[in-house]
Amino acid sequence: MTPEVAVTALGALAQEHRLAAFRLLVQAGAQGMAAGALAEALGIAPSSASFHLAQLTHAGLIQSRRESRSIIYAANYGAMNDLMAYLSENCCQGAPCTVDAGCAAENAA
Amino acid sequence: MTPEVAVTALGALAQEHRLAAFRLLVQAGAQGMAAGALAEALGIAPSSASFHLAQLTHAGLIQSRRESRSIIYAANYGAMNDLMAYLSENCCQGAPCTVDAGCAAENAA
DNA sequence: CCAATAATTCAACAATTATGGAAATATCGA
DNA sequence: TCGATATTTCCATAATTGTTGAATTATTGG
Repeated sequence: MTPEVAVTALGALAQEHRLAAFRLLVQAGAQGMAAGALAEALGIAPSSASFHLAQLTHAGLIQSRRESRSIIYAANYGAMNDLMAYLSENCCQGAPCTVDAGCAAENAA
Repeated sequence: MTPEVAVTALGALAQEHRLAAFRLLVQAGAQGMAAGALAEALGIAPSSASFHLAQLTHAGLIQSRRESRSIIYAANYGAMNDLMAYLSENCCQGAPCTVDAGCAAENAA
């Protein structure tokens, strides 16, 4: 992952509504959520939701599919995984930035 | 960590020069780097560097100390660790977002 | 105390981002 | 086909962010 891509992904998550949307989509799993349901859950206008979902999509963090009249969004776990790996490699160098406590213990051994 | 804090941290890293600065500081370790050295390494004006370093400081990702005429910045690994943990818990739920491949294998067992 | 060095703060401006209403597009059921 | 539903695109506007030069603050050595 290039720094440019990382910046785009970080920027996509660096906004109240987008972070909340992404969290909802992670919880929703592969089933995903419709744009309208997301807008309502976030308490924002449909056009605003569309704007934010486009940003997340552009960053590769989510995907969409049409299902009848709805457009269903779903989290792209792979992209998030890549971002986490990038941050771990480039921003935690030589530091105990292991996420899993159990792993940290194992790594220390 | 609250979503607000996470958004602030993500936003602090979501900018070309700030992400680069943070990476440099992670590499520099506890010794840190002077503001001027960072500005030169990033190729930006001292006032711009000051602006970005203030953002990173406000987000808690870096710390500063005065050393004679210089102000030395250093990465705050704990804050980064907290951010990684937040993302792992809230944005990777049920997905294989483990950062360490060795850990992932261990976790699967 | 004064000149030099290092950094920040301030001010002005450019650029980007966020917002919601209105119009346009796509799909469905009758 | 038509009306209803779901969403996006467009537009105007507000708010935030990023940039730099100039002025200000802090520190040191002589």
